[in-house]
Amino acid sequence: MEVATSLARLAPREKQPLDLAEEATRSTDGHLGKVVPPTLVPPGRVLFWQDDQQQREIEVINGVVRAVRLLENGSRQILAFYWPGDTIYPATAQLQCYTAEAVTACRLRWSPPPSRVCSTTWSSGADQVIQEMLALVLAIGKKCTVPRIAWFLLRIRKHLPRDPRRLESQRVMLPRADIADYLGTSIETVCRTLHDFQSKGLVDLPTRKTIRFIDLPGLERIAEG
Amino acid sequence: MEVATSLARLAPREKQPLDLAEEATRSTDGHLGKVVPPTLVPPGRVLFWQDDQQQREIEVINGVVRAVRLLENGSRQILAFYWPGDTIYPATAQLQCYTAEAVTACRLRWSPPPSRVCSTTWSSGADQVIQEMLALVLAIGKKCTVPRIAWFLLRIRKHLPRDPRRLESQRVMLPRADIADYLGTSIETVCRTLHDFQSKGLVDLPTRKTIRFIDLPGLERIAEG
DNA sequence: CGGCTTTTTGATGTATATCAAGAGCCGTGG
DNA sequence: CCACGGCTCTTGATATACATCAAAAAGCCG
Repeated sequence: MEVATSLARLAPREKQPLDLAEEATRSTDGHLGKVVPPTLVPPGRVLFWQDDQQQREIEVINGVVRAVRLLENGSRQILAFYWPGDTIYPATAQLQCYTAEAVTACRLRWSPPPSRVCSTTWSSGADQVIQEMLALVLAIGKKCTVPRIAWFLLRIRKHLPRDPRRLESQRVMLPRADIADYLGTSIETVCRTLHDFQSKGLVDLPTRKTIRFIDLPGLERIAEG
Repeated sequence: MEVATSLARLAPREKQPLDLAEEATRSTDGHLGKVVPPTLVPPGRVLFWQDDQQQREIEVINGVVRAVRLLENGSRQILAFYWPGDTIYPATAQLQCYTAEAVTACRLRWSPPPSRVCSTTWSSGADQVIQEMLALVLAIGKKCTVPRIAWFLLRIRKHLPRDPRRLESQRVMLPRADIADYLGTSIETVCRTLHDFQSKGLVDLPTRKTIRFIDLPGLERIAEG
C-alpha cells in the first residue's frame, strides 16, 4: 500500500470556525493565585515548535490545543489534545518533543517563565506525557480502527464541561483530519465509522461538530477491542 | 474484523533458547563504582509487574528485557526492549506503568534500593520512556506494516555489540511474536515481510534468530514510509 | 528418534486505504 | 440577501494490505 503524503492537510488553516472555543468551553481559572493576562490565539497558530528550547507552562482556558509531531515525509502524528483546564507542561528535560498548535481559537495563559521549571513541574509534566502516550500506544496498537475510534470518543467525553443538564450532547468534535492523524487512520475511515456508530445507536451526530453519547456501555465494549 | 485474543502467546514460556544472551552480548559494566552482584534470570521471568510500587533501577548486563502492558482482553502491547548496557529506570512518579519480563536469559544488576530515586534519576527515566514511546507511536501510527518492520530492524541494529568485524551479522532477532506485539501486527505478517526484505536483498536471515544487514539505505528509505 | 514450540507458507475473507465525486457549511463580496 | 468559492465532510467504488485459519516445516529438547 502506498501511503499518501496528504500535504493538503498540513497547509496552515488560520481561519477555522470558532465553534468549539466559544460554545463547549468555560473558563476554569482558580488555583493560580496571581492572574497573568490570558492570550487569544487563532486556530492553527503554533504555540511552540518541536525541538525548540523548553518553554513555560501553558494553561488552556478555552479551546483545544494539539500536540503534533511533524514527519519528514510530510505526514504528521498527533500525540495528544489539551482541553480547557489542562496545562501543557514541558515534557522532557531539554527540548520540546512536539509542536503545539491551536486546533480552535483558544484563550491561553502562559505561566511566568523562570524558576517554576523545577522538580515538581518536571515530574508532573513527564508523567502527564507518559500517561497520554501510553494510552495512545494501547489505542493505535489495536489492529482495527473501530475500537480505536470508540476509545477516542470515550476519551474526549471526559473533557466535556461538567454541566449535568446537557452533559451528553456537546459541540466538541475535532476535525476529522485531526482524529485520523491521532489514531493513525484515514479521514474517510473516521467518517464511516462514526456513521456506523450512529446507525447502531451508540451516538448521535446531529451536526458535524456535535456528538451526543447514547450507549456508553456499548462504546466501552467496542473500545475494549 | 474480529481480533483473536491470542492467549496462546501469553502462556509463560520459561524455557526459551538462550541464543541471544550468550552470543550477541557482552558485559558493559563500567560507570558504576561499587559492584552489586549480578543476577541470572531465565527467559520469561517477570522482573516487576505493571502497577507495582516503584522499583530500583535494573541494569541489563546481557540478554534482552521487554516492557509490556497486559490488557484486559488477554492481548498485550510491548512498549520497549532493553538491551545490554541499558538501564531500566522507574518511569513515572508512583507506579510502574509496564511489566518487565526477560525475553531471553538475562544477567541483570539491581541498583541499591533507596535514595537514588531522586531528581536526576527521575528526569532521566522519564526522558528515556518518553523518547522510547514517542518513537513507537511514530512507528505504529504508520498505516502499513512494511515501514514499521523496516524501522524496527534499524532500531535493533543500534543495539548490536560494536564489534566492527562482525557488525552486520548478529544473532539478535527477537521472537516473531514479540516483534508482532511491539508493532501492532500479526506474527504471520512479520514473517512474510522479513522474507520479502530478504528476497529484495535488504537483509539476510540465515537462521531464525540471525540477521545480517545488507542494504541499510534501502531499509531507511522504506522506514520513512 | 518422537514430542514440543516456533516459524513458515498457503488460501481466503475482510478491513481499510485510496481515488473520485458530490454535498454540506461558512465567510465574503456583490 | 443571495451567490459564489473554498473548505470540510460524506459517500461510493475499487484495489490492496493484512488478519485469520490451517497445515506443514524447521528447530529444539529430552
